[in-house]
Amino acid sequence: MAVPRISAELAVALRRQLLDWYRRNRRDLPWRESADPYRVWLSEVMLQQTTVKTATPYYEAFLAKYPTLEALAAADEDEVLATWSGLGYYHRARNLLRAAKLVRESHGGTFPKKLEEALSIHGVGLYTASAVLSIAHGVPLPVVDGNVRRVLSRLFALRGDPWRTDAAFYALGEELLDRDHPGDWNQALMELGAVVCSPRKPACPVCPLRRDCRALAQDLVDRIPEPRERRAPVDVAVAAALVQEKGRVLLVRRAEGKLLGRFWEVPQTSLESRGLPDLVREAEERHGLKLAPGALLATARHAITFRRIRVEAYAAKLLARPPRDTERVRFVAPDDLSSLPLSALSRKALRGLHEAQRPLSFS
DNA sequence: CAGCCGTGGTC
DNA sequence: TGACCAAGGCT
Repeated sequence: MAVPRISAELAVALRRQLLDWYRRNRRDLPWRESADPYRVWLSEVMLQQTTVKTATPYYEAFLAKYPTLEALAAADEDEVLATWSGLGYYHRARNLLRAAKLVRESHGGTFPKKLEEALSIHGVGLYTASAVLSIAHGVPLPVVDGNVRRVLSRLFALRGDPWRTDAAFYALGEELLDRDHPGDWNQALMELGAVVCSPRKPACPVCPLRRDCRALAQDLVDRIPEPRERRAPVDVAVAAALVQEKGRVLLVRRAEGKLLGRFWEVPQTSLESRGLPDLVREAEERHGLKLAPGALLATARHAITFRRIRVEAYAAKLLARPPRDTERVRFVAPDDLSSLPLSALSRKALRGLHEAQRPLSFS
């Protein structure tokens, strides 16, 4: 791979142009109000594979509940997961809690300032470590995320296999990094990718780097970066049972596992099921519930990684008392749903209880 | 290292 | 409307 040759003059010009642009156009995002390492860290974890728009209200709520690392370190995992519910990638929340405890015990309560130590923290990889260290501590480390890959690959018209690896981009990022303002530089690069050099229909006419952009000069902007291979989506049918008792609804707890481990959910078939035909048997096998499904109350669409799920929510009755294990089976009042780790799929299914009288379909 | 993890915004 | 995608990390 030929790392593009970047003259010192070009590097200086790029830094000045982008930083000037950033200082005039940066969005007022809540995690930019403070350089508190804990807040920066939280924001970086929340923003992993998550848009600013989606993450923002969760960041506010999480910070209100756990304003300091000490507060988080003392928290209960289910509570943390409940606060994270709906945001997805829940290993992030688990790792964050574990990491907070570790930092409190072994790092004096502050996110470590050495890259090697930062990388030893659960859920902190090269991107997150470099982002926190550069933004909160001014450590001169470049970051490479989806935005940076897109911006740099367009700026230097980078195509082909070598540029499928992050290592190549980190090497390039090292050359370009503004070592006097690494935090601003890194955020500027990402901000540009988010609001100007976007995946589709980038705003090249207003881009501060347009004069030096090779993809623009070669009319390659819409072909760079090359789209990456994706796993083919799989269609899945899930049937869910809505069982009510005195205004409360029956929930069950999922087993340990990578997917929504130990999350609460409406009794529902597995992602390997055929839907309704498997509902009674699976509810019995997985939860010891004797269900009698009734009317279809609602349908919903949901997606989990590569699975496209069609959810059918049925009113259901219990033919026998459920197991008396409140750690696995509970009736929950509507007001208490927000205090539990509950998947978005179940939240969608539960909407069927309130919207059943009207159109049966929503997404 | 390729596969996996969740979800909602976007056009 | 559904396909694409998002400030990745872990195994």
